[in-house]
Amino acid sequence: MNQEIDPRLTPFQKKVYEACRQIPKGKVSTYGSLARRIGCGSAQAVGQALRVNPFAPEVPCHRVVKSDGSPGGFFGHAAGPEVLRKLALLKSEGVELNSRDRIDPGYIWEF
DNA sequence: ACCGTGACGGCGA
DNA sequence: TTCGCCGCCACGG
Repeated sequence: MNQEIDPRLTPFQKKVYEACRQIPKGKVSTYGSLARRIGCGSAQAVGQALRVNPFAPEVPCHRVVKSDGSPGGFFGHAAGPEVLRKLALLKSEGVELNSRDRIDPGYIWEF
């Protein structure tokens, strides 16, 4: 949790992790929403920060999904077994996928 | 300083 | 609805 002692963390990453931390259990947010929250014009850039999140699942980056409801990646992987673990984590928190492997909009938490 | 890359997003076809 | 293209921007080589 002591992010300030790690000089490898950029100020941008700290902002992302800080905002991400506020997403409550049982809810999710999106890369784009998170980006706007911290005043960044690129959801992709947020993804890049979460991609190397050293504080998972303390910083709940598994609660950040794509705007179309598809899961997004996890632990550096855009697809594959890592993503399955992301889904398992979400499920354990009460977030389920619909019949088309999308997360229902109702789970999205607004800052 | 330049350039390719990527856990994204929106829009048109 | 799905697919491709392009714009986005932080980072590392």
